[in-house]
This record gives sequence, C-alpha cells and structure tokens, in this order.
Amino acid sequence: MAKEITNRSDDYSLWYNNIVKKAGLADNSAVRGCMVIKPYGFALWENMKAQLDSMFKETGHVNAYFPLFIPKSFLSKEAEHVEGFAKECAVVTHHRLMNNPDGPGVVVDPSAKLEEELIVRPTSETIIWHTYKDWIKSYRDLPLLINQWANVVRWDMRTRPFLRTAEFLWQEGHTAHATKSEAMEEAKLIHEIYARFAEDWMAMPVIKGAKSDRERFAGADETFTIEALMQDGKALQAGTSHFLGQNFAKAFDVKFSNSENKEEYVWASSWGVSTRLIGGLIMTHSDDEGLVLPPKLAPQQVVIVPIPKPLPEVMEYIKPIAEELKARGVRVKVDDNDQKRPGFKFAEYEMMGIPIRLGIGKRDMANNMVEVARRDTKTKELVSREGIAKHIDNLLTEIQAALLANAKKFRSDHTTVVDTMEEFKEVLDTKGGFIMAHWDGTTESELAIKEATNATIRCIPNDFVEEEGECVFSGNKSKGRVVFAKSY
RNA sequence: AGGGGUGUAGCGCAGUCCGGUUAGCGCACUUGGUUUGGGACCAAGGGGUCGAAAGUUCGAAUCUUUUCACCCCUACCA
Repeated sequence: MAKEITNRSDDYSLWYNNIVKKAGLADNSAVRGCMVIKPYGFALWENMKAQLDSMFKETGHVNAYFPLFIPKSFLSKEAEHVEGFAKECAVVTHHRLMNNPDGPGVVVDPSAKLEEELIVRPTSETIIWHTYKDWIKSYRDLPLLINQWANVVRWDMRTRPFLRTAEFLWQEGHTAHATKSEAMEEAKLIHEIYARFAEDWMAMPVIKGAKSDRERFAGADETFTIEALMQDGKALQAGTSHFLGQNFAKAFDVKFSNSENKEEYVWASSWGVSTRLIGGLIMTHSDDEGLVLPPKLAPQQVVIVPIPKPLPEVMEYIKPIAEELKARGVRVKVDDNDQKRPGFKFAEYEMMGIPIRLGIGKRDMANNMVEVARRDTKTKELVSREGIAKHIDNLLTEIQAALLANAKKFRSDHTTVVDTMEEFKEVLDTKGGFIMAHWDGTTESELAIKEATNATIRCIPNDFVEEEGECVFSGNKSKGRVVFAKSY
C-alpha cells in the first residue's frame, strides 16, 4: 500500500524520512535544504510554541522582533562568534533584478550592488546587541528579557527534515543583566524550562549539562544544553542556553550606569530551541506503524471513527461523546468521511500518531460501549459509555506518562558506564547510546576520542559526581564522568 | 566539501547495459455498480515526454557532456 514505511531496523534514516512525509509533517521544497512544513507538522509546532511562549512569559519575558538581515560588519564584531558562523551564511549582495539583455529571464542588476552586504541572520545576537546599546543606559533599564520567534538561515552542507534545514524556525531569547550572577541565573532558569518542557510536554527525557570548551556556542562563556537520546542510539542536542558574559556587551559597547553612577558592561544570556524538537519528538516515540505523539502536543488527541460508516443513528450516539470530550478540553475529531472504510482510517490515524482512537458502531451502541484503541501500545479495550469522557481524559494522562516512562527506560538501558577505550568502542558499535566515561578535561583528549570513535562529549552533566578516575583516552587524572555519544 | 547512490504519473517501481513505431505496471485518482467491525471488489476511464540543458543520431527515457535536486557515509553544524 501507498502508506507503508520502512522498518526502523532496516534503515532508521529512511524510516525517519518516511514518517515525516507519510504523516504529513513536511515536504521537500524547490529550494535546496529548505522544507515546506505542512499543516499537520505546523500544528505540532504551534502547540510547542504556545506552551514555550507561556513558560517564557510566566518568567517575565516579552516578545519582540528584529530584522532578518544583519549588516556584514556586525557579525565580525565578536571574534569567536563570526568564526563560528562565517562558513554557513547566506549573503545578500544586490537589491534589484533586470531583464536579461542576452536572452529570456532576469539577471541580477550589477548597478544595484549593496554598499555593505547583508547577512541573512544565522542567529541574532549581533543585531540585537547593536540595538541594546541604544536601549540600555542605566541599571534601571535592566534586566531586559526579550524573546523573538523567528526564522534563521544556516547554510549547512547536509540537511535533513526538521533535524537540520538551511532555514529553520526557532525562538531566540536575548537578555541583558546588571550582574554576572543574574545573567548566569537567567541562563540556568531557561535551561530548566527547556528540560521541563522536553520531559513534561514532549515526554522526551533529557540530560541537563554544560558543554565542553569545544562544543560551546561561538561567543559564549558557558553553554547549557539538554541532550536527548534517540531510538537509534544517537544523541540530539535539543536546546541550548548560553551565558554570554560581557562578550557581546564589549563587542557592541553596551554599558550602563550602576546605582553608584559607575559605568559597567552589561551581562548577557541567549537561548534557543527550534523546529528540530519535532525531529526529536519523532525519534523518541514513533514506531514502524508511524508517528506516535504525546497527548499534550498532539494536534488531535482523540479521533472517533464510526463503524462501519457514519450512519445517522451511529452519529447520534457519537455526537454527545464528542461534546463531552470537548467540554473537558480534549482535542477531538469525528471522522464523518463515508468514502473510506474503517480499516483504512485506522491505519491512517496510526500513521498520524493520534493518541486515542474510538471505534463506535451499532454493536457498541447496543451494548452501551465504546471501543478505545491506544496508539502507543496498539491495544484495544471495550469501555462503558457511562463516564467515557473521564476515562479518556485519564487515559490521555496515562499515555503521556507511559511515553515518558518508556523513553526513560530506553535511555537507562542505553546508558553505559565504561572505563577503557576498548569498552567505549565496543558499546558504541553494539548498542550506541550515552556513554559515561572519565575525561581529563582537555580539548586534546576530547578530539582524540572523537577521532577514534566519532563520539563527542554531549555534556558535563548537572548531576556530575565527583569521583577519582583516569581519562579513558589519556589515562590522566579525571574528576568524574561526562556524557559521550554519537550525535545528530 | 570528499566518496557512493538515485531522479520515469501524486506514491512505489519496471524499461536504460545491447537507442527503433502511440513509455509500462501496482497503489492513488474519476465514473458506475456491489460492498462495509482492520488498509473492499468488479468494470470503464483520466493523468507522465522520462530531473533540466546542450550534443551525437534518420531516430534518445536509453549514448555523451554539463547542470540541478534528493538519499547514504565522512567532514561541518541547532
């Protein structure tokens, strides 16, 4: 059938691409590396966005919007920052086209060359800090807690739907503070919010930690990350929050007068999560039948399928059930399409990952029952019509918890403590996952391990335990274990 | 960016090596009928110029060159 997808065990990447397409999340576009996010995929993003946005606002942040373009000179003001992004920038050089004098079509008008090239933002620190210079004069202007929902462009060589696209949607928070500790607290607060969102809403457990020097954001003094484990044993960096120190304040000369009327540079944080989260969601829960969505984020939580088709008497039985569910705030869809048969619809909704499907026919009416099918376990049960809405409501909560529990179990089954490079390689080759190993803290050892195994340090975990040991690579003294994995 | 692979109808594919008349198949789609508790069946239809461009040839999906896109493995990165 047209809807079949590759099994995960046969080809995980192909399976992933199949899910994205067949579940109707996204399509390739005419533009290299850029995807079209289809309504179903976008609905998922809107749900994530709504929740994150409210979490940001609850903690005092406000939204604003800064330009898509950044003057080239801005980018180079912070040395590490430009170094990190220079290789992947889209550059606007002209502002006009003209009819092709030598044939059909249009060509770039050479007389319309820009005085200074514009960079399509790969991230907005520079344009925002340039702006903050005008906004911040006094300690009374601080803190400045601003977020923007935007698109950015990073010209990556190899793209994959949601995980890495040339253009992607994200939010980027940019905050300014009077003190170092306040900026650090902000970065940690957001780190915490990201982790909470991942676990409570996406049912995707994450390891919270700090990046090593080598993996740190270009221009940051400290990068906090949440790292999730995908079903194929690879890690996904799902969100980062950066303590920027005074780097951008110094680069853009942003100073404020403190209460003693002394000038100081502003302290900063920046943080972001992107549509990549959708990729993480797919690779945390879905199976060979298709997408599996956590109820809290599913665009539709319940679908009701009349069996064998939407006969008037069956629809009469269904209608109040749907109403009761809606009254409880459940996102429910009644499928009244009379062209497709139930079996076809079942497969379709399984592909779309709708958490609960109710199958209702005359037989159920006669028995005063409802057939309840769970997407995550693929189990079905007959439930009494009385109190069905409450039952479903509870079941949604149960499914949300089950998905998280499963993902946690998978993660603990795929987290291995190793003490030698041999073990390290062996684990990586056989089951993958997170590897807890001693590391001496040097970039040299980190690079050498990457060279030998392709695994990188995902993070120095927040729950880092002080423990005497020897670096798996160098044998030098180590203060504790850090998290290694191959990553997306 | 280096290596490998693939582009033929909405999807999945055959045909390409050994050029030859209107380019095939399954699913999907349209119409009619029969069906209907896990992807229905029968019949009749519609749709592609073979990723794009240039070339070789009497003749190109098929050969040559260029180019674009996508996929996989590296490298780079959210």
